[in-house]
Amino acid sequence: MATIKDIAAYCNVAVSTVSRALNDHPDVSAETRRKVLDAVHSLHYVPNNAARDLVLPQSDSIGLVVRGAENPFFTPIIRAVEKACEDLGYTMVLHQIPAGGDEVGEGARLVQSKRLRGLIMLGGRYDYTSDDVSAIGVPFVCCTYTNHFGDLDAGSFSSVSIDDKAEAYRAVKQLIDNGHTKIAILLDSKTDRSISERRFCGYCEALADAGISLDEGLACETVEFNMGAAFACVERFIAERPDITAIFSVADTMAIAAMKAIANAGRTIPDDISIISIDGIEMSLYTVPTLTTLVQPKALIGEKAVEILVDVLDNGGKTRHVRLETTLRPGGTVGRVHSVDLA
Amino acid sequence: MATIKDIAAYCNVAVSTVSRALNDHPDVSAETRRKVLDAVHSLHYVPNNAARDLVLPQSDSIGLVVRGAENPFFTPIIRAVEKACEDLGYTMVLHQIPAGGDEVGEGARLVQSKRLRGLIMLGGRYDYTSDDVSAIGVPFVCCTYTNHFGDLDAGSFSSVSIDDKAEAYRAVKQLIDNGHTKIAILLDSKTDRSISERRFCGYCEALADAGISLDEGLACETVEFNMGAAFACVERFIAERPDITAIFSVADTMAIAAMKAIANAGRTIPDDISIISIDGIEMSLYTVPTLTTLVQPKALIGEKAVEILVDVLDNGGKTRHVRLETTLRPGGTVGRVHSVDLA
DNA sequence: GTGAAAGCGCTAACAA
DNA sequence: TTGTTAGCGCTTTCAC
Repeated sequence: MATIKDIAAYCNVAVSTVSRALNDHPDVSAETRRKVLDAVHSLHYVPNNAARDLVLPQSDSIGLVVRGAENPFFTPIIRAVEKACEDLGYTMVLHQIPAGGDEVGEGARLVQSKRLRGLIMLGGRYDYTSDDVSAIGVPFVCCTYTNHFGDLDAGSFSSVSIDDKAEAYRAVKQLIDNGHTKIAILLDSKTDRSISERRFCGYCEALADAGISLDEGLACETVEFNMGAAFACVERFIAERPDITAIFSVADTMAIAAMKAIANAGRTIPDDISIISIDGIEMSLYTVPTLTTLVQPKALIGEKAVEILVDVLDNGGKTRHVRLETTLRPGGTVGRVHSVDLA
Repeated sequence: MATIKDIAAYCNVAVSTVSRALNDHPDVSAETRRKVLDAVHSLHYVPNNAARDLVLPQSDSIGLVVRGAENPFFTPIIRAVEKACEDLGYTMVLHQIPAGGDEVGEGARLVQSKRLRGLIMLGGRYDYTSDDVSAIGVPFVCCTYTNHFGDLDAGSFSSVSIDDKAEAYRAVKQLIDNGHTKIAILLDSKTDRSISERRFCGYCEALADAGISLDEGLACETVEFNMGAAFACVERFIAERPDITAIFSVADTMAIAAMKAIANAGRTIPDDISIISIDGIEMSLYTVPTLTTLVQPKALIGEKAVEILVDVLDNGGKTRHVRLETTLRPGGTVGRVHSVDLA
């Protein structure tokens, strides 16, 4: 395995010259640089990261902990983060953990063992305490979530996400504007101190503003945040509550599972039941009918997270909390409510 | 940040003693070991991986290069690989590259820069030459594909995959058994020297065995292996070839896009057009109707890949080529052909 | 059972 | 512009 020593010998220069040539230092003659680069090529030299990390005061690695990586919503964000890291000269270290996992603990471990300079967490909890995050020890960004239910000082971390409550409000408003009043909400749990609770809040407010009184029985709680649970819940739910005319789902994956349950029950979308959700995953373009959803700017979310982190790291920039907006993508799953009985 | 030097000083022992204690060497007194472990705790010492990797002849890392990571088919395999690595005392280093990327080149680079002991490639090409892979330099496993179109010596690498041709045959046979004769195939390219070409082969053989003559115009080639391309192709295709009664898709993702195109065209599944594919991604359970597909044992594929690699690495085991079988999951997308004209 | 010392590959002073 | 050299933190001979 070739090292810079081999390159140096091959070119009859010193290792430091090779190092400089390789790291784009200005004080290297064009000819020397060319010689070195040639040697790199013909000797199949690849830098040893371990050695570089060892000597450098700090690594150039950023950790990305993904909680619940089976959610296809995260895939484009992960790719955007990897690309943004690369563009800014950083290396992304990815770690996937289960949906209910301890992203903070795992993140802290990762930071230490891999000497990470910063951490991005995707899909985490909304209720960190200062104690929780004290172990992390490097700047971090909460990606797709905030600390609404926690007690973190805003200056101690960054976040990039949509405004959960406002966007949920907007989604439900779409249904209301189409005449719906019996609107169910499909979520993990109304009181998960996290994404679902936050969006439930927007749901409630939209109903209240429209003068529709809240019916607690209209919350279809899946407990687990996955398609299987959503399917089973909705299947049961629509049998129990045949009066609903619309569903707001907090995620596309769950909405798609719901659509299946609705179809199985012999009901039609959107004629019998309308459905709207938030996310805009690729698959939601291919449901029949196309899912009406509030599309999150996934690539932008990933890019922003890296941008903020790198700014904090490289320029001592201030932590920031960025709220991005979704784009309503009209599909075919929301229709006007049918007047059931005009007697 | 504490180093073993700090620990050594704190305990009044040499760094070598600390190293031994930390690495469970036998020749350390129980008392010294305890002292060291205590110091580790109170000084919050965490080993520096870079330094360890640098000095050790080999790391305990296995690389996983995923080509086309946006395909949800890979997600469960990636998770299985990560888990299997962890269980066997290895660390997985993941690297995602675009669908058309150079997995061998990237893999080789990864091996060197991260000092990987072995490599698993997911979703690669089927036509490696010995020259291509010579740069890798460590044992590797082709995961979900083989070297059918290449010239690699079977003993020089391992592979875990399904039998593409046989499974494609089986899928098409399902359609034939239901009376279909005008069967289209949805694929990347008939001659991609890779997965599509291999499955196209099984398609042809199934038709031939059933006495159905091959109609080259029945191949719907998407060029790109993604949902958008599949949708556009099928949309065009079914307008041009209204005579087809069934489609065999080489992947679930493309099948789902096809279903959308068919629905848009006002045709019904399976009454007008039947569809079957290979993969069994989670989403295929939630299409309407449920996609009939040959489910690949995704977790097993990932586990096997790691198992073989670690056996080669740790026990000098022989390279192996494992062919796993799919499971037919009957859905609602395959029906008996309708007699169009019995005149 | 323990210590001293060499060296893994690399970068960054410091010299020239 | 280039070379010499010290060390980053760790493991591992080789002595004792």
